[in-house]
Amino acid sequence: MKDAISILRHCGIQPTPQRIAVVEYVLKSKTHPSADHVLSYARKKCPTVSRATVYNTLNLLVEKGLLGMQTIKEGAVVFDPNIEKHHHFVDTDTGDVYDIPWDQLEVKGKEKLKDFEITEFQVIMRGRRKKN
Amino acid sequence: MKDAISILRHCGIQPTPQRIAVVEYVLKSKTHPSADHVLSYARKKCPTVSRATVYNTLNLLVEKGLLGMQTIKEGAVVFDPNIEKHHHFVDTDTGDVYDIPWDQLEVKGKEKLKDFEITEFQVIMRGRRKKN
DNA sequence: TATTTATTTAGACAATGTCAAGACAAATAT
DNA sequence: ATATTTGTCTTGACATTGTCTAAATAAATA
Repeated sequence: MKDAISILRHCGIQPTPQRIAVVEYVLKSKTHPSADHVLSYARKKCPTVSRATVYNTLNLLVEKGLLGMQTIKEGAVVFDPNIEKHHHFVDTDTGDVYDIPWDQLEVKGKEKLKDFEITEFQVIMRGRRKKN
Repeated sequence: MKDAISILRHCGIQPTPQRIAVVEYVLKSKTHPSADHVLSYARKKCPTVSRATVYNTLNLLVEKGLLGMQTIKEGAVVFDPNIEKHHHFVDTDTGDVYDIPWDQLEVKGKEKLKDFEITEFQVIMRGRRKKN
C-alpha cells in the first residue's frame, strides 16, 4: 500500500499529522473499526487528536472513495478499507465482520424489480464463524 | 391481524395500555419505524408513555419473535412488522425502506463459504425507487 | 513580516439507547 | 377489607455516537 502522505496528496487533502495517523490506521486495518476505534488508535500516534478531526477525516476519506462505510451493526457505523465490491458476514457471537469476495455469491432476479433503480447491493449474512 | 390484546396475551405479556399502544402502531405499520417514531405515535394514544417503556416493549416483541429489527440505516435501528424472511431496498433519496419478497431473489454460492455457519442472510439494495 | 486560508481543538449540543430507583397498579393471600 | 408480594411504569441519570461552532493554531501566500 502507498504511504499515507501520498494517498492524501493524491486526493488533494493536505497531509497533517492528525490525518496521517487516521489514514495509517484505518486504511490498513484488517478489521472493520468504528470511529471510536480509529480515535483510540490515532491518539497513540498523535495524543492530542480530537474527535472532530477524526470524524472529519473519516468523512473526507469516504467522500473521496478511499474508504467504505457500512451500517451493518447496531450502535455505530463501521469503516472498511476494502473498497472493492464485496459482501459481508457478521459473527453474532463476537461482532466481528468478515468480507466475502464479490464473486463467491451470485444474486439472481434483480431484473424483476421493475420499481427500483438499484445503484448498489450486497448480501449480508449473520451467524458464527467456524473455528478450525 | 389479531388485536393487540390477544397478541400480547398469547406470548404471556400482560396487556397494559402502554404496551397496547406500542403494539397497535408497530405491528400494523406499513413503514419501518424507528423507536422514536413509535414513541411519538404511542403518545397519541397514551400521552404519558415513557421512552423506557417503548424501548422495553419493542425489545420484548423482538425477543418473542413478533417484530423484526434491522440495522440498515445510520443513526437508529428500524423495526419491521414483517417477520417473514425478505430482502430490503433502501431509497437513498428519501430514506424509505421497502420489503422485497424472499422469492424474488436467489442467492447462489453460500455453500462455498466453508468457514461460516450462516443462520440468516438477506440482500440489501440501495438506490432510487422509480416513480410511476 | 503581514495577511489570508486551512486545520485543529474543545466544548456544546442533539439523538439513540440503557439503567436504576422510586411510584404506581394489580393480583394474591391473610 | 387489608396487607403483601409481584409486576409495570416513569423519571431522570448516564454513556455513546455524531455534528457543529467558535476560538486557537498552523500553514501558505503575498
